[in-house]
Formats: sequence, C-alpha cells, structure tokens
Amino acid sequence: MPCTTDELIETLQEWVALFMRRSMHNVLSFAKEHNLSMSQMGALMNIHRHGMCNVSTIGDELGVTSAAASQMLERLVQQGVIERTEDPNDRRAKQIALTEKGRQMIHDGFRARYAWLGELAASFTPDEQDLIQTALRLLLGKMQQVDGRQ
Amino acid sequence: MPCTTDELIETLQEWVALFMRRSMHNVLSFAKEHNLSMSQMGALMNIHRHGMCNVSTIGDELGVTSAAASQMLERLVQQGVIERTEDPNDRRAKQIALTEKGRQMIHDGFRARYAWLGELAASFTPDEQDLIQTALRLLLGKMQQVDGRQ
DNA sequence: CTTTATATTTAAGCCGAGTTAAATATCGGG
DNA sequence: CCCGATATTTAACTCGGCTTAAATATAAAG
Repeated sequence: MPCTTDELIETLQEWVALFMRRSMHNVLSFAKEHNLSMSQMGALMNIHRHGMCNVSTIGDELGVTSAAASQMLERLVQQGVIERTEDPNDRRAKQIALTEKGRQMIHDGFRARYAWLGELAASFTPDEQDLIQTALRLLLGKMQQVDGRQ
Repeated sequence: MPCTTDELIETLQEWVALFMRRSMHNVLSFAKEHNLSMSQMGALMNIHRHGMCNVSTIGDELGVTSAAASQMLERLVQQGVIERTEDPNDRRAKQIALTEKGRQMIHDGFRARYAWLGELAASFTPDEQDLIQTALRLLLGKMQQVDGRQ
C-alpha cells in the first residue's frame, strides 16, 4: 500500500506528539526527583553535551543574564553536581564541569528513561525490527543534518 | 543486512536522546515566548488532551497541592487562556477549559513546531517514505498500547 | 601604563510557585 | 436535617529565579 507525503507528515506528527509528551514527562519527573529547576536541567544538559562551559555561555543558552546563571550554578555547586574551576587561559573566567556525582546522576537518569526501550524493541518480530531499524536510521541521518545547521 | 535487537535498542536510544533535546528546546522556547511556567505548560497540555478538568485533578497530575493549582490557574485565567466555570453537577467544583485564545495559542505552537516535519518528509524518496510510514505505524501502535496501560 | 572591555560575583528587590492552615461552600449518607 | 467528606479559595510564609546595578578582577588595546 503506497502512501502520500501528506500521510507521512501526519504519521510523523503523531509520532512527534507522542514523543514530545513522553520526553516532557521524563524530564519533569527527573527534575522533580532531583529537586532541579528547568534552568538547572538545561544547564546540566549543556554541560553534559559540550563538556566544560563558562558561566555566561550557559546564561546565553538559557536566555538569562550571567548574574542569574551565576546564582543558579552556585546552587548546583552546593548540591555537589558541578564544580567551578578557574580557567587557566583567562583568570577572569570559570570553567564549569560535572562532578562525578553529577555525571552519575545524569547517567542513571538516562538509563532509567531508556529501560522501556528494551521491552519495546523486543516486542517486534525480527523482520519488523529490521524495518524499524532501517527507517529510524534514515530519519536520524536527515535529522542530524538539520540539527547540524541550526 | 539483518540487525539484532541490541542494535535496534541503540538506534532507539539515539532517537530518544535527539528527540528529548529537541522537545525540551521546543517546550522551553514556547514557554518563554508566552511567559508560561512549566506547571502552566503542564496544566495547559492536560486541559488540551483531556478537555475539561477540575482543579484538583490538574494539581494531582502536576504533583502539587490543589491550593497551588488554584493559584497557578488563577494566573492563567488572568492571562485569558483558560476559563473557570461552575460544574453544573457539583457546585463545589470548577470546570477548567481553554478559551478560544488559549486554544489558538496551543494550536499555533504545535503548527510552528511541526513545520519542519514537512521538509523532513519531502526529503525522502517515495520508497523511503513508504518504509518510514510503515515503521512508524508499527512503533506508534505498540507505544500507544504501552501508553494506555500507564 | 592607562584605559576600556570582559567575566563573574554580590546585593537589593520583585515575583511566581510551592507549602500549610483556615475559611467557604456543597455533597451525600444516615 | 446534621455531619463528615470533598472542592476550591485565601492568607501568610518560604524559597528560588530573574533583573538591574555595583563591585571585583583580569585581559587586551593603545
């Protein structure tokens, strides 16, 4: 049965809607579980993705002033999930990095969120698994392209 | 090329990681754009999904007291995106519903977030589109099952 | 060396989100 | 009708996030 582009768009929308809701739920429960604000979540994700960051970069990415970022990061330092060290190349700046505790927290969080994927994958026949694998690889390729130019 | 369940799990994980980031970004920019807190976003999504809600149900779903929900909804009423009406079947309770303005706001938000899906869908060949359509329908079916029993 | 720009922090204040406790109104069973 | 349960609101308070403005320290340019 052939499908039109419009049908595919509709399917993608359903898929995205379902996923968005799940992701949001995941993110919110993780935040609540660890007493983190959305800004703090965003900051941790940035640090997790980019490695070391400085304070104003984090502020910029969150769309807040560096004063706000500084205060919010201070609370993360007190919780022991990040650490601030002086940038050896520019002693005005601080380097923000995850502590071992912070890294562990994020890692465990991802693992917990991924647990259900195993069940999902196993519920398909080998043929279906192949089909889905191929389709998702196609999608991932294109999406990473789009992601890259943003 | 055959694939193992583990490979599929890995692909799904990549997908979820990519998606979680995008969703979070989408949600945060929508919230910022409309001056909404995460609780308010959650409340609006609940109302959007389930139609009418009462105050304490929304509080329960957000994991806050009904007092907190009441105050937060009051701010949404003042912003004109929801309205409270007396429940005709139980005059203690209020029915919370989106106003036309609120419905429009959410609709426009979804549309904007979905715009790129058109581009994405069109970038595949008809054969690829068929493949992706079939795969996503398989996934959607299983995921909605899982969603239903939660 | 002096001046200006940059990176961060601190202080003061506003505001929203959350809490508990109390008030109000209504429902429902006996 | 009365009483305990339920739904919502209000009040008083705490806390965190945000802002602006000022302070501090360092870098970089002239």
